[in-house]
Amino acid sequence: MATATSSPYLARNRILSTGSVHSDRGIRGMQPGSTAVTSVSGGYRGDSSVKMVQSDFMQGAMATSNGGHMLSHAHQWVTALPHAAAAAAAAAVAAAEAGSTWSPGPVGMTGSPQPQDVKINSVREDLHSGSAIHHRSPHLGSHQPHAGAWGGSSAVNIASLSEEQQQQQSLIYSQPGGFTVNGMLSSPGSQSLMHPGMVRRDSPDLDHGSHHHHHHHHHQQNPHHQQHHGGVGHEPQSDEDTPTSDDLEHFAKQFKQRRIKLGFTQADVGLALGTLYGNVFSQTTICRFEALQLSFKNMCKLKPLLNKWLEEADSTTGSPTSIDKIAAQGRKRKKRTSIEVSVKGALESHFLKSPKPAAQEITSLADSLQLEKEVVRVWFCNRRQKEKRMTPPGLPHSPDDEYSQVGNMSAGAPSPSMDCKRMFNDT
DNA sequence: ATGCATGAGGA
DNA sequence: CCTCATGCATA
Repeated sequence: MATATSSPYLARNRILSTGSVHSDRGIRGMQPGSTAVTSVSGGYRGDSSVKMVQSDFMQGAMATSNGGHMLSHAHQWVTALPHAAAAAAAAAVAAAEAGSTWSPGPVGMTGSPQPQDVKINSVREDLHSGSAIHHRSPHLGSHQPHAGAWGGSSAVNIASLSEEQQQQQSLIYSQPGGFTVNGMLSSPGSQSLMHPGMVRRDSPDLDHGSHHHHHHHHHQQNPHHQQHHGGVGHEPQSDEDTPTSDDLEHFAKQFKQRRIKLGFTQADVGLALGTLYGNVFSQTTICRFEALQLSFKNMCKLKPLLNKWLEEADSTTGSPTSIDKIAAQGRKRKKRTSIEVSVKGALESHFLKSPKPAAQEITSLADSLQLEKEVVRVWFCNRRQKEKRMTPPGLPHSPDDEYSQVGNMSAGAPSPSMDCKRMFNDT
């Protein structure tokens, strides 16, 4: 077989790239080697079933020296349901629209409710299920320098971090008007909600104030516009100006606690934000927000939204407002490639040497590691991104891990070993 | 909670 | 091609 590697990226991603697509290798579609496997997805939530699960059983043996690259024709794309979120999305959107909806800003939607890329009411059922939700408007702003990473407190930071920002999103979510329903609660299987009685907003105190959060090996970078008020030690800004990293950290903590107390999952919040303000977010994002694993700018953008939700949520002491669940993702997505640990190590090493390898460098690296070039490229992108997050790689999840490395790490190993401690569990 | 991925937007 | 915001799929 070895059918000419049906390179997935040719679809649209690579059409204008170097002409040397994957054809030069022929058998490059998926490497049977033990370097990486692309696990077959289990399918979707529960309503889809149109996935193309092929019998991927390679990588079992024939690690090397086999030559027999079998069934490499297996497309690594899971074709998901074409369209199904139509009604659901429409409902959610309709709600937002009815409530007040964010004003599209620049465009003068004088009757035609179809701003730039938002998909109000007229569901674009072709695809772009989730990505179409956010509406970013070009131009604008032009501040936010954000020089590099947030906390260079740890080791892995040897490169030149003098990037610049680009991209600016205008947070034009308008006020919720009179839409006071918090869309969430009582999801068929979600939390059985046990309203903790009432958590009045009169007691915003949770754990700070008495002892304040742990130390912080902090990272206070944001060199620009770190405008702080006249120095009077009173509570930080409401949500008008740019918060400091401390504010964000604090807020994130409180947010998480409140959320949990109220009995909501991260996913619930994400959905609620969509219903309330028109911006849906996934559990991932909420999680990352709470863990401060987003860029400073991104944190700032989300804070006001989450803050509003919080107010809404705890003021609604008992108002079962169920909503429809927006689900369904219809998108052909590449199956997640699992990179082997050893290979990850190799990638890490290279990253330390050159965080931004050139195209060719990537190519050769990919070749030696037996990975697709695209995979390697993306790996580096993600790696760089990770480097820029707020929470430094070795945040003290537990009070006893700062000196757990008794071995030798003179080799300069970054030891990104960070195990996650699940203090809470929501789902 | 995270790893790999998609895409918009900017050079 | 990169950065950045986000998220599906997973461990």
